Amino acid sequence: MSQQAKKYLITSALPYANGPIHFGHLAGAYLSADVYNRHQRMKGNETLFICGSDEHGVAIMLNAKKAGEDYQSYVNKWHEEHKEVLSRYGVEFDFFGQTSAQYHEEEVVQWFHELNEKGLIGTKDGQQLFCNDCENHLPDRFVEGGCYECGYENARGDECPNCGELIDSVKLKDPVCKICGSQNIKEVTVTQYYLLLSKFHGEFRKWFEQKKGDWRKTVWPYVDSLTKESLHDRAITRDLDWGIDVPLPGTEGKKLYVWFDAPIGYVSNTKEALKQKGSQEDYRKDWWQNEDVELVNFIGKDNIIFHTIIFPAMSLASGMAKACNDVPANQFLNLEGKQFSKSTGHYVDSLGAMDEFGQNALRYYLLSILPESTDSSFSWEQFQAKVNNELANNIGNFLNRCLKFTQKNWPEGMPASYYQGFVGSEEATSISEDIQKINDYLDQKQFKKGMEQVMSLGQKANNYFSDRAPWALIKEDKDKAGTVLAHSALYALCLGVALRPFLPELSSSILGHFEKRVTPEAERSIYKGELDILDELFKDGHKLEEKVEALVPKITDDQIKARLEELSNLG
RNA sequence: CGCGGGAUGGAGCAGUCUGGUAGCUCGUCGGGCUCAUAACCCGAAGGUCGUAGGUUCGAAUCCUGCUCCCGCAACCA
Repeated sequence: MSQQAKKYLITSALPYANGPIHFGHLAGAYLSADVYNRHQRMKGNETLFICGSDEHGVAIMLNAKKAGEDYQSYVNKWHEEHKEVLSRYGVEFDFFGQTSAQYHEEEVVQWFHELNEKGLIGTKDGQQLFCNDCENHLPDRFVEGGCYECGYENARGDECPNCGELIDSVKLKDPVCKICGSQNIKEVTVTQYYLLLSKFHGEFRKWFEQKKGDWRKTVWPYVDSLTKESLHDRAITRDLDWGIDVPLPGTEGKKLYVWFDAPIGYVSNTKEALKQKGSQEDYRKDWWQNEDVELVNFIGKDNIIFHTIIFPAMSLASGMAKACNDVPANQFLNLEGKQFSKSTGHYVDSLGAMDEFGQNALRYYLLSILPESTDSSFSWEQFQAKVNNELANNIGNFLNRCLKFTQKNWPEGMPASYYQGFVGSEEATSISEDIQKINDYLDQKQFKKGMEQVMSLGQKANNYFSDRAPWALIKEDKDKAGTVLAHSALYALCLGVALRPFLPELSSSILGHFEKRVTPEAERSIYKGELDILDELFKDGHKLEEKVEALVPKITDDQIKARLEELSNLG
């Protein structure tokens, strides 16, 4: 009990309510956050794990229209699906909210006023294209036209794919509206509100420079190079009819830009989470403004700017929240070497995969290929190999061989004496050291290494069993063989506890064999590597449950073949 | 010359900050065992670290040029 319980506020990137969550998203921002959250809880720390749907923005408006649905039903539909996918992958949020909710708007409006009062919001005029036919203001990405540099005909509004020129969309030749295809487009002068980050540069750097060496190398140098000289003011309003109204008089038709309101969703969802729990805590004073809280935002590499520059600056400048402690951004996960793409069919339905393979297999493989420092790739063949050889053969089979051997030879249960002598043994010491290593890796947010360390625990368990050869020993000395089996069972128990944050289902299955014996308190001790408690737990021996089933079913060649064919047919 | 990250045995990755003859998992090959989900244990083969130079007694690790991939690039999210 050397360490005092600490508070952790953990967030995962808000999934955009405009499409399915695939393996890339899961590996990018959700699974590692979930492991981290479970880890901190096991250590006895207090955590809040917050997420929710991000439901504003032009892309959602367009797709809702395309689907013939009103905006709210459209985002609600995706919200429900995201909730289901994440829950079935075992990502256990304290709260999963929506940015279209009233409680969110109230929070965002407060932030806007606060920033405005501090002089960090101002207006600027700019030129923008407007489509007379569909009556939309056209952001750069929603216009195409001729490149004024190279003459290429299908230049995008932000960049010419032919010559690479960064395009100023109002200068495009013969612009076409990408929303309705019309060429009836005019240029209009629009006034937008800006977040005057340039005023905040000094303060920002003072905060940011402390993070050097602490943040991942894919994050800090990038942000450093972007913010060394200055911060850019950002437009935070748009002329749209979906979003949060700009809370100032004379701004009819203007909404807050989705990226202004989205990160505040972490805060508003915390507020709602505490309210629904009936907590006495104040979401600001006890969490978001509490410097003793460790705030960690899990995201993918495409979101770095918003989480490391804009939102921290908004938080610090307004005083509404503390800035993040860490942003462990992951790289991208591809599928068989190519990016996931729903439209081309190079894609795997997350729920369908879960139906077929289950949480243990999918979480295990996805965690073992987390793109922590470089892009990585989901491969069906490797999925099969890793799950069968590492999960099923190494861990699953270890449990199986212990259980079956025990049941066959000690159907009445094992006496307490068999369990003694484990605490303090060479094996127990080694397990304890491994558990410490796993803890260290997780504290450092090195999830892949943590997972590998757990696996090596499984291999050591098999080594222990093979070296003692209880199947031979039992012919000469049944008590000695029994001791080996009892100690193997304790090995399994420790393994089950160590797996807890990674594979909660498998962990529960393993610990289920020791039901009632392993209290939550006992589990927490073991999780810290304090194994002395095992003597107490087994002081009156133990009898196994009747039924022993394979914990981890194998994945067949046919299943993999079908999956690969599905990809090559569509892709 | 926009910015950042990546390129390591058949596959997937670690090692690069703090330079000293390359490590892990899977796969492959050989042997052992038989309690177990044809599982488990032991051993072996296989790479000179994208490419061209430079610094150094010595570089995957530091520096420079180049190639390819990914992300970002200030009104997509």
